[in-house]
Amino acid sequence: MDKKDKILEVAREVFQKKGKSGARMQEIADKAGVNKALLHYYFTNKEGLFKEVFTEMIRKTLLPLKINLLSGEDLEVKIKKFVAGYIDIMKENPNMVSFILGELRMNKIPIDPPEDIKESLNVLRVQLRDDDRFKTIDPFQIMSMIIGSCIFPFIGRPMLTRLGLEDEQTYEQFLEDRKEILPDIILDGIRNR
Amino acid sequence: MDKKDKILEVAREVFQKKGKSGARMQEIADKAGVNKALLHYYFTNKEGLFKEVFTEMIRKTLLPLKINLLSGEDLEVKIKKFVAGYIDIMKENPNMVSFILGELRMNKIPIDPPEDIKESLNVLRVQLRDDDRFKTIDPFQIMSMIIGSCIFPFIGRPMLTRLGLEDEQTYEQFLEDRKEILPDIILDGIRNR
DNA sequence: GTCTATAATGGGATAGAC
DNA sequence: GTCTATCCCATTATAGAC
Repeated sequence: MDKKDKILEVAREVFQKKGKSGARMQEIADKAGVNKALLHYYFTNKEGLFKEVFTEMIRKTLLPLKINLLSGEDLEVKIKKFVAGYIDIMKENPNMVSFILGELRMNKIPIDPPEDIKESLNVLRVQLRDDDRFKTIDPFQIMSMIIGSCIFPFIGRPMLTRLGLEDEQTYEQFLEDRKEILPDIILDGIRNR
Repeated sequence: MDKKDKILEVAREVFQKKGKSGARMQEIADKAGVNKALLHYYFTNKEGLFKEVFTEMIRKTLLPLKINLLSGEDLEVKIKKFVAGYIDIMKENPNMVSFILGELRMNKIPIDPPEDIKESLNVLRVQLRDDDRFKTIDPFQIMSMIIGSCIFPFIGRPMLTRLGLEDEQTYEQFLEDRKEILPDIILDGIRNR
């Protein structure tokens, strides 16, 4: 593999684990099997390396939000697909969300206003209003519920572990179950009766 | 105010905003209006100061989980109270949860096994099983849903802001609404029909 | 207890050879 | 492009006066 890519790969991992200020250029260099100076050659400085990694991650986290939510698909199908898809994405990178949200809290990082996500919230609003199988509810509330519930098993894993979801096996099963249970509860929760 | 307490108060704030490795002893000293050396006098080193702040926060965040959830109160009442109470706690310290979860991810911090929270999960399990108004569902799934949904407006605030919940007023209203909407959806979601 | 002054070092950055 | 060697500043930590 290209050394530049190797550096990026390792940087992703180290930044995620230690945070921007906790990460060490030396550690990244070592784990990538290159010299520290090479990081500066490619990315100028720590800030540059961080930005590269970070924006890439934002893309990875927000993209699925867009593609799924922009569709005009039936609400039930949409939510089911979204939950399953989002959980799968995070399984690949369990620390990503915690990392992103943490850095957004610590540094004022400007990210481009996600116009299409705004749009998808509108689609959702209309769907909730017009589909009389469901109650008319603020889409922000629903979104926060869905996303919050999807990410908690990852950002709160240390907690869950201590509370009993200890072995990998059980945890994995928990996530798979969640893909079904979560949409079921939420959909039943907003259904008119 | 006692200088030691003042240091702790400021440290809490700075650690929360910048994270453990991003925080600067100098900044804490300045904002507390004392000399840097005094921090070492009281807390030996940065690690010591951090630990003091951190464990205090864990106590603050987990305590309400205990008192609310340990009660054998009716499920509906319990969940309503919990949501309202938890949101209120976090309003006082909006960055606390993000901070705690972030540090737990970055450093392997040993926190004492929360036996009583485990116990409360068991109470919940029994309640769900025996109360035939509700479906029998894994309490981990429900807990993760409730907590995830409660904390998302805080840890994900940068996102929500960009998506439209911009001014303080709207955000505040969103939180107040949430105290009602969240329990309603969740309870309806797990109700037998 | 609280400060001033200073030591010690970690860690980001760069010059320059190859 | 990649490395060695070195610089230098920011930051933690301590010695010692008051």
